[in-house]
Amino acid sequence: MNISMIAQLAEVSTATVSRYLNNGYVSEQKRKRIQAVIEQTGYTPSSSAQTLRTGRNNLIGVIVPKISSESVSRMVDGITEVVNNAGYQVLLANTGNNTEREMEYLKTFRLNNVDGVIFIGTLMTKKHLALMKSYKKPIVLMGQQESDVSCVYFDDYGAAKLATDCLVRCGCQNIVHLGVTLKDKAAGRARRGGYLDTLEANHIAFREELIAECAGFTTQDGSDAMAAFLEKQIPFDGVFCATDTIAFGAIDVLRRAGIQIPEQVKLTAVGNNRMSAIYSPHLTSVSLSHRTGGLEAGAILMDMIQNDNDAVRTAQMQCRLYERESTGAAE
Amino acid sequence: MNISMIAQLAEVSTATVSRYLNNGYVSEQKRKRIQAVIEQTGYTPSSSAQTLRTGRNNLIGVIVPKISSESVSRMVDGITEVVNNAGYQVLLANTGNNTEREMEYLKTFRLNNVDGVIFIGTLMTKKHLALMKSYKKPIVLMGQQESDVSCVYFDDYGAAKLATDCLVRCGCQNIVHLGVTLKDKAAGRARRGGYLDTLEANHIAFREELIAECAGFTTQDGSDAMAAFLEKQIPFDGVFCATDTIAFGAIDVLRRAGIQIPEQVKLTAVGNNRMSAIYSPHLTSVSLSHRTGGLEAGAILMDMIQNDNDAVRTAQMQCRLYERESTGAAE
DNA sequence: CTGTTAGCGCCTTCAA
DNA sequence: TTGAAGGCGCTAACAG
Repeated sequence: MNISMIAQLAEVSTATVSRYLNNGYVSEQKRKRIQAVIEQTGYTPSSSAQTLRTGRNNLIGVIVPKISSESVSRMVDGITEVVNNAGYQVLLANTGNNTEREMEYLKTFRLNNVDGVIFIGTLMTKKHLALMKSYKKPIVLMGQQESDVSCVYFDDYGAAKLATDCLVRCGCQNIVHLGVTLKDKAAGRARRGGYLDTLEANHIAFREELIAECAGFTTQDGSDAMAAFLEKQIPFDGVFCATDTIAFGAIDVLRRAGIQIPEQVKLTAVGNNRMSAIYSPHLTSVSLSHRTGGLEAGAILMDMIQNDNDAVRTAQMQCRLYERESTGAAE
Repeated sequence: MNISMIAQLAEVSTATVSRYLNNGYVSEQKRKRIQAVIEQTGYTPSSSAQTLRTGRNNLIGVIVPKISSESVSRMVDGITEVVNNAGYQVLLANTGNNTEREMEYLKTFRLNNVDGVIFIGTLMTKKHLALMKSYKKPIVLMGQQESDVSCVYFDDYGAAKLATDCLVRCGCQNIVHLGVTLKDKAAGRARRGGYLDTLEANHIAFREELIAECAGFTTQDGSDAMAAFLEKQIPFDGVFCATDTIAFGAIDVLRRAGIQIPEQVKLTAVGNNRMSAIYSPHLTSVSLSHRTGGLEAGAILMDMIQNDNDAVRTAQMQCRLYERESTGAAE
């Protein structure tokens, strides 16, 4: 079932059918005939032929480190919404946090199919940047901030400030930071920066020994880091965790150690996962607006594609503090 | 940069280049020449042209109700792993729990692009089934069990039995069931069936008033249902929740009502989310093996596609009970 | 407003 | 083992 069959049945030329399908520069009479035939036959134009002919695929590639992460899946949720509404489909590449695979997909997508790419980044290497900058198709980076590339990023620094400041306001003076690798500029470096600057702004001396680096982003990593810190027997009255997930692990360890939250130790984090509002204790956390970021990234990419707009654009999402039980807030 | 440029540069015909790219029925000498040219130019064949010509896309469609759900994103994680390893890409359709959109994507995918489809189902209507059975491309249904369609489903009934039985073993006699709509045959009907049959097997009389139906699958729905039940002032000593997410909502309400878990009320659920093992109390839950299900569905689909195997195949995933604090287990 | 026509890039017989 | 040639289904000039 192809366009010439339709043309034959409707007794018009293929060009007219094509016009019907696209511009719509067709007389009312023939329009009706074509419409009837298409409905009867259930014809759909072959997208591969369309692509071959026009060079457009109505396809965008989305590269993610791990689709089963809550923040990532929320971003993808936002992306799909915008992009589908614009008539585009999403090609999903799940790299499993493997940097080489990221590069691979970036290349696979490049000359190949897609009209544009959204890349949800974690650790950005020089190779990544070089590849992105030399990209021929529109590309939007999410979650990391880099120059010369359109990006939608989250206010990691501001979020960390809010979370740390909340602890300070609650009277904490010895605030532990459970962070992640500084190679991750967003979740690692920027959040640590917010922590440090807030201490300084409040005239609290920074103490190296209060910083613990988690091996990764899982609850287990949070538990391990918290447990290791407890062994050092350093007194503390507050914990600022780089992510909610890490916080859940840390809380579990504190609970088992018989340390009361928020009575003895107060705790904040960044992410505002679904669980935060119902975890016990309800977790004070800063929302980064992941889904909104996905909407924004999708919108920027659509603009780049549909309007041939190759200007570099950036958008920073707003963050918001939700104070809950873990800092003694009445909800 | 296309195949004829390569052919020209390598001083062979396009047919030879094509053979090089596919079968490989090429003399050593020319093979080397072609290889050199391709490496220099960084040429990649146009997948749309290939598709147009061969009818193959190396693309599979995955239709999901909500990508940001933990169980769904885990299944997708499994699917992408298998399918990518087989050289296929995943086209993701996120329907936002909208049945009409599901049908729409099913149709969009049908004649169009993809070589096969994996459909993660919730509420299956007759229309869905009719469409799936008349599908021309290989299709695998996940999460629901239907005849005449290949499906990978979870042992919802067995999981509910394990979870309910665990409560009975712990001495519960008045077990509340926080369930979901029976229209969902898996999470609704099958889990309720497991609950009922376990009561019967243990000679515990079924009481209608102990069943509460949640409006949906969110923690809020769990909270609401639990709160509504508490208002009825019916004594109870156990709660079996259809999902972990619902359980988290329920626990939150119980906690606020000053009801101790597991001392006064014991609680189990199905799903074994990441959070279950660290929620407070650690939640006794049954794992359904979502990610493994994704691997399995991907493998079945690949077999159907690559070997033209159109036999209907089904696979049931195994479930496993994890006993934790919420039923008083020592971990 | 409509039809004719020439490819988009590739694969695959067919003949050599 | 190779090359010539036709066509997959569609769109976009171009001419009417």
